[in-house]
Amino acid sequence: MTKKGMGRVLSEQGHNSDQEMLATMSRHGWRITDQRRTLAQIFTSNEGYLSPKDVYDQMSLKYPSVSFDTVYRNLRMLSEMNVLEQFYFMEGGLKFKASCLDHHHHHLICINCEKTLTFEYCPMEQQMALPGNYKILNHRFEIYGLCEECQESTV
Amino acid sequence: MTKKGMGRVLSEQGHNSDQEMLATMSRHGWRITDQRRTLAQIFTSNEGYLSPKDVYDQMSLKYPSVSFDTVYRNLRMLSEMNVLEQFYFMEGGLKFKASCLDHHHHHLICINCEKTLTFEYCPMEQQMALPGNYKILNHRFEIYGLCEECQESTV
DNA sequence: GTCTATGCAAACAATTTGCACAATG
DNA sequence: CATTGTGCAAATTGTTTGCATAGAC
Repeated sequence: MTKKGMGRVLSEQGHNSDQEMLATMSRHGWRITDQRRTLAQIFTSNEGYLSPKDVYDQMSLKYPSVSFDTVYRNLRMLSEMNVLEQFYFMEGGLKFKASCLDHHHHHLICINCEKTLTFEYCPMEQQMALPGNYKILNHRFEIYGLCEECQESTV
Repeated sequence: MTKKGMGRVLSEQGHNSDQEMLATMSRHGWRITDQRRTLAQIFTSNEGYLSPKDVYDQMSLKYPSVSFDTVYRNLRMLSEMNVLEQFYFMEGGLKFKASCLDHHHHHLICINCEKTLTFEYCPMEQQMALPGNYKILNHRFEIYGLCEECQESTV
């Protein structure tokens, strides 16, 4: 029933596989088109964040006549059903990556190639004195750095 | 000379006062115009984030013929010299607030009115096991919630 | 066959740029 | 008075919408 099926194994970091993505689309009543199949592959085979333009470029390789609005439409749709997560880079604008649905965690992001690793530590588990009487709803914790490859190549 | 005279005191949370903002502009070689004076006041008298439109609206009150591009130019300029800090809200787009230059801290942000409180706890002080061999450069930790007033008014 | 997805063109929003005039230092 | 700031209009970029046709179920 659920996407977990019987003996299903999550890909290494708990990302959706492209099959899972397609299943999710289907479950939400969206049709599985060739473009969407390709879109799913693009995101499952990519560890980092992709801009709409990046996605468009990759799509164009297989579908030379693909249009920007289709890319935008699908990116928005996939974000709405939590298959993708959005992130706004101050320098690079809005980007997308496959979201990790199975557990709470935070990200270590390479500011050069944008490859993203997850880690389990969450600061909200600490007892910390917060000012004011806010009703806490959400939080965001990200660490930025240079991954091993980018450290070497940036010398 | 400065508005606080000799025994100058930083405003409660270490924000720049508008005088300090103007001094910074001056120090960077920018001229002090009436609009910029007003702009400084707008940001020092506001705890939350302001969109370019918000700023434009407030500026229009005093300078009915102010133009959007001047607002943008000045916002960009002030961000570049670290007088303002930018923040991209997923829902509301790019916004600005007076930056706190004197010490490291993080923010508790009301998602309704965007009033922002600072707190001292920093998760990077913890020993945490991070994956990969990233060279850590930066981090971001924000907590979102509803401030007391907004909890009441949102019932 | 019905209904959704796509591509095209056009609309729209946010931000930036070029230029002549106004204002600051 | 020399130079920077401003307002106006237009350009640019990123994203969304309307509509006819192609494609999925």
